[in-house]
Amino acid sequence: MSNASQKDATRLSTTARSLPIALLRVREKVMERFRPMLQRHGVTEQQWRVLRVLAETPDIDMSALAKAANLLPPSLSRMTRGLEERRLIITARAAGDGRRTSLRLSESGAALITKVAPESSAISSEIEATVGRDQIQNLIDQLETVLDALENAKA
Amino acid sequence: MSNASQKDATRLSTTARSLPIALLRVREKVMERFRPMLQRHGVTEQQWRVLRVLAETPDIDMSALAKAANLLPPSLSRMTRGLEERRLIITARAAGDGRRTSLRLSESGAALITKVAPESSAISSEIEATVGRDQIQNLIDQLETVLDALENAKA
DNA sequence: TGTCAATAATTAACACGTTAAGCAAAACCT
DNA sequence: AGGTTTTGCTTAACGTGTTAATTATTGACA
Repeated sequence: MSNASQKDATRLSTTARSLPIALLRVREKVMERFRPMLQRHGVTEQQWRVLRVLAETPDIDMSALAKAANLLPPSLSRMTRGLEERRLIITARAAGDGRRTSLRLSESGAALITKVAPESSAISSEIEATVGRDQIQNLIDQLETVLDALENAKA
Repeated sequence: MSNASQKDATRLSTTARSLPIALLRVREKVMERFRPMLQRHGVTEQQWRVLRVLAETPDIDMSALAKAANLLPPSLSRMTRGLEERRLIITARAAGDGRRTSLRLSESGAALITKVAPESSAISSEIEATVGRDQIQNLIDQLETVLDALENAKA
């Protein structure tokens, strides 16, 4: 009965709507725990995703970065302008292809990662402790299964 | 091996990050299927959520509506201005409390619901057929479990 | 009853989400 | 090589997400 108080606002006919809403709510509750920390460090959730990808994959181009960080190219274009002005990243035309932009972390960008990453991990651990490690692994597994099913559906 | 091609972009250290990202990706894949239909009818995903809540709960106020539709009050404030200009909803000061705004569907708002709801259901059914009804129910159950765990954590 | 605190909603400011359109470099082709 | 198509990225326009500040009304209570 832990969720009895939610039921009033939650009851909306079809399962159609339930899955998107359920995903939205859980995501929000999870991100709620990360946001204050990211804000203290002056980065948004999306900027943090981009920086993390760059930490693991230097000299990636815009398209691949957008895909890896789950952002649309226009959002990434706007964002990288700001990140470069703040000297957190460095951009350059790609070697063999004049259309591509190659991105990497600056030293201060890398320093930011070093500062924030442990705090991020700590929050994740808290969440695992709260929800249960198995619950979460299980949920992630199912999410991946559903994702695969949706991606391989066109056939 | 259905997701082998994703692995490159997906491998980013901790599970910390995995849950938010997994939720984001699934939600995006799901919404991808609804968006073109909603766009044909001239409403955004969020507007559709609001209209649906109003269809089920007339004379609800802003705060309760925001909660039920999972929007923040400022987003809802902006949105209702537009929806009222388009004559899809009607707003009025609440009876006993001059601070509250009471909202309800107009007749054309209700007509829109009648037109769109079946198409929405059809898409949901397609998704169920693609992914498997049990998979989806199972996933929703787990999402609710995790949500409860996160909500009852403060104690 | 008049002041003060709490609540409901809005506005403001900035960043991202989404679609469509535009531009420059590359690949394709014959 | 010259013309076309494709690709990578950007810009534009509009709507939403998020936090902080503001306004109006209500509630508390000395």
